[in-house]
Amino acid sequence: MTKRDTRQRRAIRRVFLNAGRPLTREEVLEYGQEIVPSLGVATVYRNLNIMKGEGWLSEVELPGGGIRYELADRPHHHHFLCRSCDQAFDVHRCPDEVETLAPDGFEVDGHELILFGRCAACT
Amino acid sequence: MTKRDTRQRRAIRRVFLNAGRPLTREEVLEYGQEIVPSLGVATVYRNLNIMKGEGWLSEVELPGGGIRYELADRPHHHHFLCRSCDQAFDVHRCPDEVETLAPDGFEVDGHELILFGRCAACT
DNA sequence: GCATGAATGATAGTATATTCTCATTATCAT
DNA sequence: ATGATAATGAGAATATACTATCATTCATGC
Repeated sequence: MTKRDTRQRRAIRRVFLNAGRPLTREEVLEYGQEIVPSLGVATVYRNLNIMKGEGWLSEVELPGGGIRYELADRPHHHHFLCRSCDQAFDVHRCPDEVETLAPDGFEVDGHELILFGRCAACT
Repeated sequence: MTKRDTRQRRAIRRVFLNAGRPLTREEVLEYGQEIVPSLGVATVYRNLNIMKGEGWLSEVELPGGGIRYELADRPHHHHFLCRSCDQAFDVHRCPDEVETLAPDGFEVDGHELILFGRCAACT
């Protein structure tokens, strides 16, 4: 036997599909427990690592805290970090000439843009 | 008596003035020990916190590791992170329309742009 | 429905980063 | 130069994040 489709695993997957934004491990635990109240930290850690290994989730590192996770299949996008509720959101528009901004002699192969402010709910 | 101008403190200040780029605590310790070999971690931690409190240094958080510190008086700029040597560099050019990219209802009051790639020395 | 063993969850254990302690050193006002 | 004491540095102590353990639960194939 290999991988089982447990209630906990389904709950964690559901949490990401519903959220549509990057989540901290704490948020995954909190929202997951709304579906499966007994959900424990170890299970969250285990499954986030498994899902990252499978390529279903990817890590996002934003200022002000630990790693967040998001669905890996999303097209190129950036993030908005709310200073009030500390939630991260996707920003789908992207300034395209950014990679020409580096000093001479620097080879750019990627970029990350983070906007800060107040989200729609906190305004 | 208040604040003393110690050899260690001068060394740490010198390190930042010479570097001209954001430094991790580890880098501060390493470069500081080239000036004052006996420099210890506790002193680095203490003085980084003091200098941040004085507003002389500010924190920068880039992906892939801990907090870095840089001189606080620098004008608006962004950062380049070398994937090879993991050093951070300043990028002084900035795409100016970025803050208009947020979704409707989101109030943007700041932004951070990080470029990834290989620095001039690692190319 | 039942047996198998993958997965869970409570908690112990581990790793690592940061701070604290305190004897010693060195700055600075005099 | 000297004394008062701020600052240092080695290592202990602490905090925190993450992983390992293991008895129990439950998803799956038959």
